[in-house]
Amino acid sequence: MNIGDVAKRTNLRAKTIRYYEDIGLVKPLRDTNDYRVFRESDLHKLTFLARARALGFTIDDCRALLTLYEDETRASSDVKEITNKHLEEIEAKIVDLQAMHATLTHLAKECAGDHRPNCPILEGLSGEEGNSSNAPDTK
Amino acid sequence: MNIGDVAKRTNLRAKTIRYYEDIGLVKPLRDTNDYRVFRESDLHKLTFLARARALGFTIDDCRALLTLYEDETRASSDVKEITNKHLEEIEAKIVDLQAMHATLTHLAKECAGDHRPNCPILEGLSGEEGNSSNAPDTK
DNA sequence: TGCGGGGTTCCAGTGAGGGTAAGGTCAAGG
DNA sequence: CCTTGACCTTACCCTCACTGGAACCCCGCA
Repeated sequence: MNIGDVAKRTNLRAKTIRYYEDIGLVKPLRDTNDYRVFRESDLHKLTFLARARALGFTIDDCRALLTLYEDETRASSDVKEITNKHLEEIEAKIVDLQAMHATLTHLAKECAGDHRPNCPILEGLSGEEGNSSNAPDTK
Repeated sequence: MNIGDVAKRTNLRAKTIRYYEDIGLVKPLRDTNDYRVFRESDLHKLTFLARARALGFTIDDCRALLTLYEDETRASSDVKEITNKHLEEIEAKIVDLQAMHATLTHLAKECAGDHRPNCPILEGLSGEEGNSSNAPDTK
């Protein structure tokens, strides 16, 4: 199978597949005209990679998972460890994003969003506390 | 003020501050010995940038926000628009991450995580449906 | 023979900096 | 006067996971 067909079947782009070959994740054969020739096993690997990437695993994780996938004597604990570490990172990211979201929502709620220049969002970003309308004068 | 002091005060690294100068976000003066000299106004800008970046705004957004910050005749609606767009992106990311989290949690829950090779996580990644223990035989 | 639609390699760029090298500058201490 | 150590400077490549483009080759079909 040529790279275009593989791309369609795996929902990866040809460019991405070439990149995966570059970094050693797949090793397709070559035809006499230098075209890459993908076997069923290559297709399986690429499908695996596409799913793992879609679940947010890094390429390094994918490489490790692929190795485990091909190792009949693997311990499932190794797979689970990678997965749990990844889950923790996902959780940390969600927490970060939720904190940003809360702060920004709060600031945006205070902002009139009209033609006037007064803007609590900018005040918040510049480090001012409270808002200018009801904070005690600093005089 | 020299770059080291600014770094301490803004919690940005010197390297980051130099980068911000490179891309035109701040324009510190230069001393006779070529050292950067930061004014109070530069410090304000960098503080603003640090906060905006911490809230996840892209550098491009930061540039726009900084321009609005310095424009006394700005409309707060412009600030709010940028903020709301950013909020939407944050929400989308959270949704994505939560979906990954749900899938991975489900797979990890099924995985024994012991010395045995059987692994529902790898099966899920390879595209197999259900699990091998209670799915109907494919024979 | 020409054309369209594959394929190939190689080079550069993305975002937002990080790492490191090689060197200039400055204040304090011996 | 000289050295030491902390600070500053520029300049270059590295990150991650690709993406885009240029320039070229190959294959089937009218």
